[in-house]
Amino acid sequence: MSLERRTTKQKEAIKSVLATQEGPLLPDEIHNLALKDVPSLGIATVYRSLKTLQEEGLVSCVEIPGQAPRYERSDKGHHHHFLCQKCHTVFDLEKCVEGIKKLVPAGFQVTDHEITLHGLCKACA
Amino acid sequence: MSLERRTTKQKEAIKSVLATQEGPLLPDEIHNLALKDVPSLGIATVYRSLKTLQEEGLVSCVEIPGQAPRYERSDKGHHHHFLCQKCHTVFDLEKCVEGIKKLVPAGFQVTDHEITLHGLCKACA
DNA sequence: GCGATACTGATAAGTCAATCTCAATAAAGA
DNA sequence: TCTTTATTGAGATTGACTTATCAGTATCGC
Repeated sequence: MSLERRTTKQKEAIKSVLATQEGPLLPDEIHNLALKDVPSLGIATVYRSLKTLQEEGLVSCVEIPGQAPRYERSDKGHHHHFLCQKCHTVFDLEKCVEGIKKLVPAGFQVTDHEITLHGLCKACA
Repeated sequence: MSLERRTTKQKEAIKSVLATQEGPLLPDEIHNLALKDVPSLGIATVYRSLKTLQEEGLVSCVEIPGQAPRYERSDKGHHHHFLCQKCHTVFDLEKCVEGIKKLVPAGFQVTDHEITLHGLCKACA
């Protein structure tokens, strides 16, 4: 139970990584990148920080089917993702498509949707 | 290493469940439904059978973001899925949307895509 | 600077889906 | 029917990801 919330170089390093990167990252990737700022950073702190950052609404969880959860900053607005089958990097896609809600049968209520594309990124193609 | 392949009531029960059900099912759901036919059926056999049925091309794996893999028969053609947030049932959607490939930046190659809708199904709405 | 306490790091422990082990069972050809 | 061996069921085990533990550290108000 945190009654207050302190600023630490660990948490700042993690926020900095998420602010810099394009697409969503795995906890392990965040860990590796943040180690450049804080060499002593432990993986447990990454998980802890991601959890509090989510609670604060600064970070969102991105689930790619069949993959472990990734995390990205939550100020990017509605968008979808592309998973490169070769380098396994996840890219943000800017647009969305029309007519999503027309896919469901009558009587169904749609509150959200996710689109994941698979293929080869520019570098791997 | 199976050199031959035998017909068993367990495997038939599992195929029967998948033939009857609408949407994709969790291994545990398949297990529970198939228990009506074969009361002694073990969960390990469900996993084993699903694996061989996949190898035979009769069954496909469906990954809903953040959820364990589900399985459905693979003769249903291209379609997407709807997850009810209340009863956690997954429904098949018949149609697809246009313009999926236009979402990616230049140079990216799209080979596949998945769309998952979330909301309330007819019964829960 | 001081003190209270939130935070950290290392690692143990937990979670959960999926697989492995192995003795017992049951297909299917002879 | 007999024999071979693929298959099964129960439980133990794995493997990945995530959380809990706890003593040491560092933040921040006073």
